[in-house]
Amino acid sequence: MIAEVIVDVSAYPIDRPFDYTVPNSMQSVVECGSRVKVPFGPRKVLGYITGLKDESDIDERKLKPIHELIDLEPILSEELLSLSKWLAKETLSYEVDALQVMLPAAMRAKYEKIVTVIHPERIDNGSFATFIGSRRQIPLKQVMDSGGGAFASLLKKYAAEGIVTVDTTITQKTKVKKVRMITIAELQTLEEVSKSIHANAKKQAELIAYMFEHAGESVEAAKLLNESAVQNPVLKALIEKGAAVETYVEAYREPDEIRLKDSPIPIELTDEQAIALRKITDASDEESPETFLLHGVTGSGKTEIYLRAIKHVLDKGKEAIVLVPEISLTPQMTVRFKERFGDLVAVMHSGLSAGEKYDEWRKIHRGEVKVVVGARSAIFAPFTNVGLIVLDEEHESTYKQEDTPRYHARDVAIWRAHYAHCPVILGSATPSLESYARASKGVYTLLTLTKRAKQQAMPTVNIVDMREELKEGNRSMFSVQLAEAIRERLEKKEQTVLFLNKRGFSSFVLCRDCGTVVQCPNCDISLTYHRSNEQLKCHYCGHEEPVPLTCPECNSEHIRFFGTGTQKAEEEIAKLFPEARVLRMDVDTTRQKGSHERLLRQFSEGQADILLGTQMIAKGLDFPNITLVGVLAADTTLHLADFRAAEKTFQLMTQVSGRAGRHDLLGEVFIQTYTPEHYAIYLAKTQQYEPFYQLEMAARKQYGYPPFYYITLIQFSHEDLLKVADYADKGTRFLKENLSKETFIIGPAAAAISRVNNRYRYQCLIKYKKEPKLTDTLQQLIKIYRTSWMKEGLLMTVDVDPSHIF
DNA sequence: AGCACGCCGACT
DNA sequence: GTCGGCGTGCTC
Repeated sequence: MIAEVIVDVSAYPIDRPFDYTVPNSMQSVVECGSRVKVPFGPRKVLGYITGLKDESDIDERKLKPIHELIDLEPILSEELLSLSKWLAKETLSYEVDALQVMLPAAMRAKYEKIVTVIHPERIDNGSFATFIGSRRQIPLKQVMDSGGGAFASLLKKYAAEGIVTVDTTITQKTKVKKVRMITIAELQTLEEVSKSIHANAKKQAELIAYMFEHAGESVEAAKLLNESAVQNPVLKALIEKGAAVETYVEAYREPDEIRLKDSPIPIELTDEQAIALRKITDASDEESPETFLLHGVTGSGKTEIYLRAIKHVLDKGKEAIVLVPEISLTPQMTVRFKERFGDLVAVMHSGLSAGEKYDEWRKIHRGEVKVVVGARSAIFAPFTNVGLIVLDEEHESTYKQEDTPRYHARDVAIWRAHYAHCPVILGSATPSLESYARASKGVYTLLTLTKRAKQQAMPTVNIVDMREELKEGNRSMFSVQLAEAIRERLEKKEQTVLFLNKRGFSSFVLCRDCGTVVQCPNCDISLTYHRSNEQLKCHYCGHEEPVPLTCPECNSEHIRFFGTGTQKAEEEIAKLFPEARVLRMDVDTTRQKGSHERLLRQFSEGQADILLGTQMIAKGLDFPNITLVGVLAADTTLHLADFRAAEKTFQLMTQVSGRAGRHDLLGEVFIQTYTPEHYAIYLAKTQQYEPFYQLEMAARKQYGYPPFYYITLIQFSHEDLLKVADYADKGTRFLKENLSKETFIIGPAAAAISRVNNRYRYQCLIKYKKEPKLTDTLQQLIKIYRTSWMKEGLLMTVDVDPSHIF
């Protein structure tokens, strides 16, 4: 028997299956989708079996046997194997990368070099012999790091003489957690052991006394040691004497339990909800792979529809996958799922450790859970009988992975739905233009919820023209109206959320004498001032430097900070409302694990009056006492050099506004802007999606962007400006020569931020309606890149359907 | 990618 | 003379 194996080597000529013979001992157990250890050239690597056959095209004598079978049960199903093939083709990535992205990081191979001492007696006395001592296996790294480098040459000599060997071991990154269990013997045995205990062994006597009380029971070792108050060696001694038996059993790491709180009992569905649910369950019953776009305003009860649709498929013995943008931000969401489905739910999010993720994955793989709620990668959940897939907040760009394989979870969801013959629900209050356009064309089925489920009124949205404020002489970042509204909430003990899409203190530092703006030495971008540690930071490469006292160009002392970030806003609030308690939430205050949850909990418990934050507070907040939302500068996202800028702004405004007055209290929203006439801003006032959609579609049509054209972005970067321009030009010319006349090829042009981390960046954009030669041409371009340009220090990336283009 | 093989300069 | 630099080529 011959196995086709994809090996764990990401390199151009290796990106295809290699044939191996299957040793007799493995014949009955090998299966597609299992991992194996195989010899590959002079070393051993991890591989994935993707096919089994009787004959190979390669000369049988050249074939090597599989060295070891790692999984007795396949870890990838037929479905996931064929999905990986499709994924690699669609995203133009290596097949191994497509396979590995489906598995928890813990299951990837860890290669470690180990020095094995074969003839310790032949090692000369000296520091090396002392270092080795009685050890026979030492990690190579340890040998190299010790002895001040002198061991390296010795090692080489001994290896040449065959006294030691250096081999690479392959282990999984994280192991299955094992818990040590102690099974205590029966009374009779204990009696006997008890007699043999020496009178001096007081601790052993104590332990045996404890054991008498628990004869025949199985206890966790940690618990036993704790309760009997003895040390491990004492236990060891008694085990030796036969008073107990120790075993290791597999266990799961339990992530911190989410505190369940009382939630309203599921209420009656509104008519709209009932109709939408009915259409979904019908599709499920007909096993139709229909994609639904569930368009519902904030608070219209989309989650309740998900829950009931999931219940429907669970009752039929099927499974459900629920994707949410970034789960740590929406503990309320997970709580609802746990309440409804209890232990049948696995949760996968970035807050879990590698081991915890691995455990959740195993629960799914073994069929112990039926629902998975998770971020993007949960779309690869190893279920075998998927009955429903939900993408909540469908428009979120986090569903697109930013590195290889650059897949979009929505596309994978639709692929799996076709494979499993089950429906997909894309839910959003502000659908992406692509999805809404597909729904309008009938590709997706549109389900609309126009009313809020609990009949709350929508918040009043006020647009504040900051140009007028400036004319009136108000140079602060708070308009008179917003300041007044904040003061009112402080008096009424209600909470305020302030949104500012810029972290740090000020966006740039400018010399008023010569006009110099302090730039990052590695990137083509101005540095941001962070007051907390008096540093200038680059938000692209992480460069930090102290704040200059004088202008670095002309030595003038007239340097000033311009623009406003969250840190400065925090200070201004303190000045304006000294009595207010403020919580700031941005990348800088939430870097620590769990700080997200902590800050949100503090706010929900009323420990602060104002929550000030960036992007990250736009989602998921749902606290009854928030009655005011202020957007300090709505324009920041609007002027990005990206065709989705208006869409992003509208979505953000709508989302942020939705934070106000979700419960009994009436909400009020203030959006401060310098461009109140822009449709993305003024339409956010009435929160009407349809008119926005129409205007934005007209703009997309005019400029030839999605959903009218598909786009693919090719980015080039190199340390040398001339070289990158040259390669970008070559690449673009290649595309022009090979793609059809109807396809537009824009560029090459310098990227919006033309240098990051000392690398110059160029890009080229392909726009097309129909381009049968696209995949082929891109494959060829990638081949040229990987076989020649890459060696010259060029980095090239191809992103089909990019989420942004700067 | 990683590793071996192979062919030329600076040291004991 | 050997040690070691990294160019070239292969991996079932």
